[in-house]
Amino acid sequence: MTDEHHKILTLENFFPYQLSVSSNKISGLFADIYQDKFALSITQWRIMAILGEYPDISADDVSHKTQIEKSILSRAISKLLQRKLIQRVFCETDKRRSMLSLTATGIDVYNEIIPLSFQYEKQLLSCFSQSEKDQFYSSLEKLYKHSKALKNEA
Amino acid sequence: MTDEHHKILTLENFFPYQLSVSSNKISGLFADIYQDKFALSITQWRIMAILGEYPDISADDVSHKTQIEKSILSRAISKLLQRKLIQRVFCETDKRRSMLSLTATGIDVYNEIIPLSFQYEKQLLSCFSQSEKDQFYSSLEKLYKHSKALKNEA
DNA sequence: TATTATTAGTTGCAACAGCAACTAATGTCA
DNA sequence: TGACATTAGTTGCTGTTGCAACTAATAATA
Repeated sequence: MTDEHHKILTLENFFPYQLSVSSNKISGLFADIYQDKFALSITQWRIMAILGEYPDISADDVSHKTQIEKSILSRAISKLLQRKLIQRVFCETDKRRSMLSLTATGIDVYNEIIPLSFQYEKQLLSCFSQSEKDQFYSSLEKLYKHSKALKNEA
Repeated sequence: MTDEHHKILTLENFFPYQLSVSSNKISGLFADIYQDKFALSITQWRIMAILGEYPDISADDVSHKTQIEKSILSRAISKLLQRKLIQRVFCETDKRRSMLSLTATGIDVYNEIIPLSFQYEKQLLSCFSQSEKDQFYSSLEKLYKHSKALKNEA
């Protein structure tokens, strides 16, 4: 038996822990902003962001693009429909499918949130130099792909 | 009004989104491992990791060290007590306070999880070179401190 | 010492997450 | 065409999260 087995794990230095704590802190920051200013959850905001980017896509497409589980998506969409921030038109050719898009009100809200989101993102990243930022983005992407591969093989 | 206000937000390139998706994917990876092999949630495992590192600290100290909210902590501790993986001794001098520590069984489990955790961490980070890893760690720490500061001033 | 404040930990509650089972529509293929 | 499979979306259910209110113990202060 090697010393390896008697090592103590210093939680603060454990990479998945660090990443998760940092990410949760940042998510909380943005969640508060969206909640306080627009009464939107992060999930709801993500749906709106996707619909701003790709109008007239289906719930299923949103699910694929955002990795949001379909039941969660379904309930979030209901709320956005209730608040008339998005609208739904069922497909004529395929009645299961529906096309989602932002309403006029939804677009107004969207246009208000976008610059605010960019502003907070910028503020968040202001602790990085340009090269540090580029490096972080590229590492994060690499890490994501790698972890996805690990998940698939497990 | 500048063009800035009409920009579309590309969700995939939005930093907090990227970070959260990657982090959640990785958390899920580790959650599955701890769940499948030891029937422990990440929260429960974190508590055990902290108690392995700092024996005989109170629930409140665990809360400070791990950023786990105290009600969540309380419930996770109950379960660990039930399974006799940790033990609790109430302080004589201050009867509110208690000292938590791993039981013999808890230590056995701990000793089994530690090398496994290191192994999976290593595997996860194997997509990085040493310098890339160092850079990522340092950027992540910087980002965490910065976001903590932003959270406090908000 | 009596009153009030603070602290450690628990519990109530409402919202959310996510799996699995379901409905309804469409596709496939013998 | 008919049986079976697949797909889009919803809902049931069970467990988790996290705020707020609570209990009990201790500290602080008048």
